[in-house]
Amino acid sequence: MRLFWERGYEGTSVADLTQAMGITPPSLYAAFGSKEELYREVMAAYRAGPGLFTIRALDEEPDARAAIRRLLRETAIAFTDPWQPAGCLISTALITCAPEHDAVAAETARLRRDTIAAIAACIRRGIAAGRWPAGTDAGALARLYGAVIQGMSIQARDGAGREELLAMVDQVMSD
Amino acid sequence: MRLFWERGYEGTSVADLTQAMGITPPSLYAAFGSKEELYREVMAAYRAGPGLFTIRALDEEPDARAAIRRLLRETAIAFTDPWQPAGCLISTALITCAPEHDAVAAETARLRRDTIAAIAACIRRGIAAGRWPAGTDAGALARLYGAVIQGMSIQARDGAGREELLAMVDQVMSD
DNA sequence: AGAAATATATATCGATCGCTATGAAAAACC
DNA sequence: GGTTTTTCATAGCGATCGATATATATTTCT
Repeated sequence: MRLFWERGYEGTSVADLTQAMGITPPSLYAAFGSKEELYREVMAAYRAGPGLFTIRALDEEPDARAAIRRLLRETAIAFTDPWQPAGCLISTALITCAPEHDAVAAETARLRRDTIAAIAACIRRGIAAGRWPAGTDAGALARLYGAVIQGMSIQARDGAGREELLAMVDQVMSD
Repeated sequence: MRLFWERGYEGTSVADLTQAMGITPPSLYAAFGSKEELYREVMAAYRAGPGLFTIRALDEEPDARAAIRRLLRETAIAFTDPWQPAGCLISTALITCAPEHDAVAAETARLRRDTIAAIAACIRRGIAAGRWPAGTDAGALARLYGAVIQGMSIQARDGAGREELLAMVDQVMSD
């Protein structure tokens, strides 16, 4: 996971993976089938581990508006965690790639769309509770918050610090 | 340019490039030196061509707030232009890569930071003109608009349409 | 203990990677 | 017109890509 996170799918070779795991290629293929299948398992493990805070923020917070604020703030903190690679394994993965990786790229894109859909559902909940004005475009607002998360992933990788990302979140949550 | 734009740096091979150009590898290397140097020239050509609207929006518009609005709206339109690859050649390029490409990745990251710095300069101009409240955090606001651009590049590649991106822009420019 | 099953390493597969040495064809110059 | 220079394609460089066939240990079970 660390290697794919740090170097991306195309930037990580099977030799890198086997060396980091301390195993040989036949063991990797016996356990995971292929590099692509391993990557899919890594994405699932990321969602269940380092990326779990996303779903938790949206689901656990009773107030929808507080859920969005918590989501964005925890994202800023997670993406600049010095104990992890910068940014997000999924948000900024496989955006452009060779045609032979289109299938796994489509899967990654689907996970990004799912996250935006989950944000939209949270916002619709908030609209129903009067936390946003009736008539608010939940889909468009969800896309905006999704873009902030994706932008934070890029900027964290480009060297932005935690306080800078948190200040950005304050700007979009100021209203 | 089209190939790098569509498939990214690591996803485009020299064989892809020579075939698309209708030349042979020695000609490419005589003209550009290496794949990496060609990529740098492509980034410069992109900034002077398809990406020129960015600088123009920030420089030509007298009112700073109108400049930002124009920048984001034209970005949404450009990133969903059916005559071009979706998204931005630079915004979402080389965010993760193999260590041997760190140098060109750093150059790409620098261009992204430069764009955010240009947005910040525009906002500071707007603050001085009273278009934003005094005490506005220009850097943080510029990061936010930069994140919206980067997020639009990702979402455009993930299949988002022009109207969806424009609706997102309306959300962030609503205040 | 001995046999069957599992697991791991060695060595490599064909294909492709970025890149270039060599030689032939075309253009420019005297 | 003949010579020099430039241009470009054929062919292939060593290295690495993702993925395996074969063979050797190591368990597991009776």
